[in-house]
Amino acid sequence: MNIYDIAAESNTSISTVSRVLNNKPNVNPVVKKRVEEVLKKYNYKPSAIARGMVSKTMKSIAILTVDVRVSHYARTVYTIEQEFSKKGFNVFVCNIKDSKEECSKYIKILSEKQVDGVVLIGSIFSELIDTPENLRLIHDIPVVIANGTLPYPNFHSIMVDDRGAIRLMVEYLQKKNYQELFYVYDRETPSAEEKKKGFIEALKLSGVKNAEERIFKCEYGLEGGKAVVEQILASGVRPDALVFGEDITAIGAMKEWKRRGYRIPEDLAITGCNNLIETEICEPELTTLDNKPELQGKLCSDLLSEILEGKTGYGGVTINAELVVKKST
Amino acid sequence: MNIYDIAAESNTSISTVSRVLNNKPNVNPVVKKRVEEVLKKYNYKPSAIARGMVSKTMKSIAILTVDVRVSHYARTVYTIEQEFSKKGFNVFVCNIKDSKEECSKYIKILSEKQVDGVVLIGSIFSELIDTPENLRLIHDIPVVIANGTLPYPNFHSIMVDDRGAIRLMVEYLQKKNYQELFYVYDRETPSAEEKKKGFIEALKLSGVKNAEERIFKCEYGLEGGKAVVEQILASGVRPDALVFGEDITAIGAMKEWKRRGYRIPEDLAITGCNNLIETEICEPELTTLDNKPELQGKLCSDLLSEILEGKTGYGGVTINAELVVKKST
DNA sequence: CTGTTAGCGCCTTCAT
DNA sequence: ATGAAGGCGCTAACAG
Repeated sequence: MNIYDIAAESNTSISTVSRVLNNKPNVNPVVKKRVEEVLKKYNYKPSAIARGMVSKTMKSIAILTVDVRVSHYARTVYTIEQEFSKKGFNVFVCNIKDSKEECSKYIKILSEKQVDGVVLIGSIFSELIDTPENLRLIHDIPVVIANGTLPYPNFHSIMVDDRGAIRLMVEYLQKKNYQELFYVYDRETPSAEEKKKGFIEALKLSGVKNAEERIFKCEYGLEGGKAVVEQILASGVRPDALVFGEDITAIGAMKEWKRRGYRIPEDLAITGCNNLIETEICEPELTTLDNKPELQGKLCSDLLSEILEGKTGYGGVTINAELVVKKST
Repeated sequence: MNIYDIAAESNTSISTVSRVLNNKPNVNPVVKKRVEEVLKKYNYKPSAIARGMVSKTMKSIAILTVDVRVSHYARTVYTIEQEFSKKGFNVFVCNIKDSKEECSKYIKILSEKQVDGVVLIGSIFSELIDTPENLRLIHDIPVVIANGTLPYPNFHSIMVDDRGAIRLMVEYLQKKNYQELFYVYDRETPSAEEKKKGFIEALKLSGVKNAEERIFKCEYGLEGGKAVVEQILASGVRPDALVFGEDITAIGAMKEWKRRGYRIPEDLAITGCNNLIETEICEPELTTLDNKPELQGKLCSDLLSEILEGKTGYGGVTINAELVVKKST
């Protein structure tokens, strides 16, 4: 059932049908009504593909994320999807998993599908997507990166001040009189790198000399956090506060310290980052940083929307994380 | 840059260009090479929309879920997306949030975009989607429901035996000699209803008479779980085991019981459902049921794929949850 | 092996 | 207010 069939059945032309379909003016009310009845009778539904052929858009965008199962990515994805849904867009969600090949595969197919825009969630994408081939394929599609930057005309960013966030945390701990601060990171993303820098900066600012040495690396996750405890103890240092780059890893470590008889925060303070629900479940509840994934999503949506609407002069926004003090410090 | 431009530039016809584009036989290697060079030179990229116009498919599917931020939905979504990505499909993710209007809005636009298939994640969808209008719009699109059924020819199901899951839990608790079992539910979805039935059935089977009265209702979430404790105590009953329909709610309740001085599991056993990571973080770790969201996703993908490939005779599969005993029982 | 032609379903001038 | 005709970019059938 296409527009021709409807036109025939209504004794009119496809132009007129098209007009009533799109609520355009200059159509006789009587004819309009007749057409609408036929439309209903045959349960006509316009083909978005055919429309897309003419309009050059399917009203869809794509979100590329590392893994939507990660809570804060899911929260950002959710917000963006809801925002664009309001505007009549649908959202492709793509899980890239750190792989450059996957990323290129998706970019190719999405560019052929002519998505109206792309949102990259996760600082890692500033590395994953930066190949000549990818850039050529999407040079005419606006891209918004959440927490990353790339110097191409169609790329725009919403930044999160990860460095400042950790600095905030360090300053808070120092104010509470913790002296022996150490940092534990797991991932190697640009964002994680920024956090590490923030830690070092903050220590240096307060006169600590060997800041770069006060850093441990472990695997991501509960198990990674548990494992790093042994590593810390073996190294001989005696921290009174551990700053983690991720909540989950911090929680893993906390469990292990407790298992070994340490009291948190009396013997050792621990802090995380992301303000996951898990930080309210562990005991003691984890002091953490809220980097506002929903706000990230909202700002990414707004930015991309403005670009799509042809607006100009949107400036870079930076999100500042918020310190959330709970019971582990 | 379209296929005509490429043909002109390569001194051949669009048919030949189309042939090399699609790796079809019967094209002179010399010509093929020439065309490929032009393709590369102009960085040609075929229009999936135009192709879709002919083939009637954009190679995309849609997942409708209540809220992708909910961990087990995210896990199912992830699996489906990865499976379909392998086959060259892209996946629209739609957050419906319990709203019939939202659901209809999405169904309309997705049907116009001619998605190849739809996956409904969450038992609530057997209610949300069941309107004449929706059914008319997608009567020609295969639908797979995760954990729900609907008696329409294009609807297919992957079921989870929620009832059996809770029965399993009750039997386990009884075997451990818990006597005073009570059930706490929060949601009112068909799935939650099944769980409740499972609880009642199991109790009746073991000779408990007033099974239907051993049930409490609360709000979803940590706070809901905390709040129900007061309610239980006020009611005068004295449970020695509480079976919850959701992990998060169980964890909230556990925190509150502990706050009031109860020891878990010595004074009271508590169990959840979903095997979230949170069940490993709370203390004591929560005994729960694993209803295998990834497996759900895989089976939904397989089923939908088979339908799309025109296979027939796929039978209904049912997933049995697995008891995961931890420390709270 | 190659090229011509006719759609796919819709929107959009441009006449009338 | 209405209709005819062209075009969006591609595939497929058919003829050479």
